Amino acid sequence: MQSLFQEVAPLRQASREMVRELGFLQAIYLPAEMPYSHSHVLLELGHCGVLNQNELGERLQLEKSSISRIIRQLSDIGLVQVIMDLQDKRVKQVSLTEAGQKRLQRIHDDANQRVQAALALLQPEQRSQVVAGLELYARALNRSRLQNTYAIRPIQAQDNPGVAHLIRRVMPEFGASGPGFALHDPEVDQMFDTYSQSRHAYFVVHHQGLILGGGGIAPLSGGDHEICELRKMYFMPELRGLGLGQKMMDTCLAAARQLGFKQCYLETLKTMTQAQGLYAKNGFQPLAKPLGNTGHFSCDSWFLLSL
Amino acid sequence: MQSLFQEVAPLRQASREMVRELGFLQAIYLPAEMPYSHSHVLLELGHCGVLNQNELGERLQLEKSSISRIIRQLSDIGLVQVIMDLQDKRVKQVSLTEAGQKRLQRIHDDANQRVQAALALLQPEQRSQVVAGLELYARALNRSRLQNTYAIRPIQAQDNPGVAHLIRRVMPEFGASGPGFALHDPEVDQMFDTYSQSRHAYFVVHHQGLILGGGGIAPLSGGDHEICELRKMYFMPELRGLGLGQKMMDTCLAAARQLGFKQCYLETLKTMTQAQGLYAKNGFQPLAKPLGNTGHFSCDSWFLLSL
DNA sequence: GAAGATTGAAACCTCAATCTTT
DNA sequence: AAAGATTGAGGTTTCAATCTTC
Repeated sequence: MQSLFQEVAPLRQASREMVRELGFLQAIYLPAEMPYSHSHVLLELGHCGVLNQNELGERLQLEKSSISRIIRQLSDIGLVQVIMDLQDKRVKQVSLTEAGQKRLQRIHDDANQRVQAALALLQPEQRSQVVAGLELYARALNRSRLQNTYAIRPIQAQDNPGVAHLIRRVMPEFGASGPGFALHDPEVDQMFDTYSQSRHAYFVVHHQGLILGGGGIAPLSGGDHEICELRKMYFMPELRGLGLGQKMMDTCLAAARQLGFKQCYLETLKTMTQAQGLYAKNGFQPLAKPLGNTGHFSCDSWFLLSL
Repeated sequence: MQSLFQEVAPLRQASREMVRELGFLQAIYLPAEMPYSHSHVLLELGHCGVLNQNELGERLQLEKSSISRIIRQLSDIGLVQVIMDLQDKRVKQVSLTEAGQKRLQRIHDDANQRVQAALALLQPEQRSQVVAGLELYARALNRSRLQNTYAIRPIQAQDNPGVAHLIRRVMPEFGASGPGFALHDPEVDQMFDTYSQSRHAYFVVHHQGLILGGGGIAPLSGGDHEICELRKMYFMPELRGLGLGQKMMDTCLAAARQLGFKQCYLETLKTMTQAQGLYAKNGFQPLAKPLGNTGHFSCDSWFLLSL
C-alpha cells in the first residue's frame, strides 16, 4: 500500500494541471456566445439524441433546477425542442432542433481544432498514450465511485425476500434453473436463518435498501471438517465489472479463515466465465470431480483453495 | 492530418468522461463544508506557500473579484492570513494560517484516499500509464495554448527598438557577444529597413506589443544567387520549448521558397543546443566550413538545406 | 407517496466601474 | 497610465418548497 500511496501525489498534480488546461481550452470555446453549461447541454444532446431533464442533470452534474432554466433559454432561442412524453405526462423529452445541430457542429469544429493543435505537438505513440491514460483513469474513478455507492454487510432478517429474488433472478440467466441447482435448495427463502447457524456466514451487497448481490460460507456438506464451501455468490447485472466480486471474495475468505477453515471449495458452471476468472485470480485450483455431497449434481466445474 | 483528426474524437470523449468523474470525486471532497473554490484556494496556497490575489486568480481561473471575496471569507474564518507587502503597498500577500494548514491536510487526506481507491483498481503499469498520459496531455495543451497567445508576423517599422533589444538580450546569453558576431552588425538597429530590401524577409514573434522572438531570410552575402541565409533567429527565454522555433522555421523557409531560393544556409554556435536540434529536425546538413562571406567569423557551426 | 419538473430565495461568479499605490 | 485590489450590478447555480402526474 505504501508504494501505491507514493503514486497518488503525482497523479493528483497531473490531474490538476490537466483540468486547468482544459479550463483554458473551454474558456476560448466560443467566446462569450453562451455560458459553457449551455454548450454542454448541446454536446450531450448531440451525443445521446433525446434526453429528459433529469438525465441531463445527471450527465452534466447540474441541479435539475439549473437544467430546467437552461432548457427554457435554449428553447426560447430555438436551439432545442421540448416535447411532452405521451406515455408519461410528467416527463419532457428534449432534443436538438436543426439550428441546435448547426450550432453544435460549430462548437465541435472549434473544439476539434484546438484539441488537434495540441495533439499535433505529440508523437503518434504519445497520442495513444494520452488516450489510453485518460480512459484508464476515467474508468478506474468510475468503478471506484460505483463501488463506494454499494456496501457489503452481513445478511439481516429483513434481507430474506431480497436475497431470494436475487438468486431467482440471476441463476436462470446462466441456464442454472433445472433440477440439481442451488436454485431449488430449500434455504433460498430463509437465507438469514440458514446462515445464522454456527460456522456459517452470508454477506449482501446493498444500495438504497435493495439487495443487489450476495455470497457466503458454510461447512462443506458431507466433507472434511476443515473444508468450507463458498456458496451462492451472485450479482445483479448492473453490479458486474465494478470489482465488487473481488470485494465479496475478500470478505468471504476472511470470514472463512476467521471460522477456522483451512480450505475453501466451490462448485459452479463453466458458462459463468466472469466468475471463473475471479476464482482463478484468487488462486482457486480446478478439480477433476466434486467434493462432498452438496446435491448440486448439475454443476460442471469444481475448485479448491488453501486458506 | 487526416489520421490525426481521427484521434481527436476518442480523446475528447475520454477527456469528457474523465472530467465528469473528477467532478464526482470533487463533489464528495468535503461534503457541504465549503464551496470548492475555497478548497481550491487552500490547495493552491498549500502548494505555493505565499501568493497575491492576482496570482491566485490566474492559477484557479477565477476573476480577481471572486478571489477578493473568497479571501475575505477565508480570512474571516481564520484559515488564511493576509499581510500587506512592505515594498509595494498595493499587493496583499496571502498565506495559510495554522488552522488553514490543518484544514488543508484534511482535504488532502480525503482526496488522497479517494484517488488511492481508484488507483488500487489498476495494475502497476496501468497506473504509470495514467500519470504519463495526463502529464503529456496537460503539457501539450499548455504548449498549444501558449503558442496561440504569441503570434508571428512580418517585421514593421515600429518593431526596430524591440528587435534590437531582443538581439542584444539573447546573443550574450550564449557567449556570442565579442567581435565576429551578428551582434555587431550595423543592421541590428534598423532591422525593418534592412529587411525591406528585395529578396529579404524578417518575422517577429509578438505578444501584447512586446517583441519576444524573430528570424529572417536574406541572400547569402558573397554566395550563390540561389542560396539564402537564415539570419538572426532568436527567442526570449520565456518562449523556448513551446514549439515556436518550428513555427518560425516554417515561416522563414516558406518565405525563402516564395522568394525563389533553392538552398538555405545558416551559421551558428555549437553551444546553442536547442537551435542545433531544430536545424537537424528540419533536414539541415552540417558543413565542414562556412559558405559565402558573412563576416561572422566567430561562428563554429554551419548548415545547409535544399529547399 | 414518489418522480419529473418548476419557482423563489440565497449563494456564487463575472463584468464593469472605482479606489489606491506605483 | 498601469497594476493590485475592492465594490455594485447582473447572470448562473444551488437549495428548498411547490406543482403535476403516476
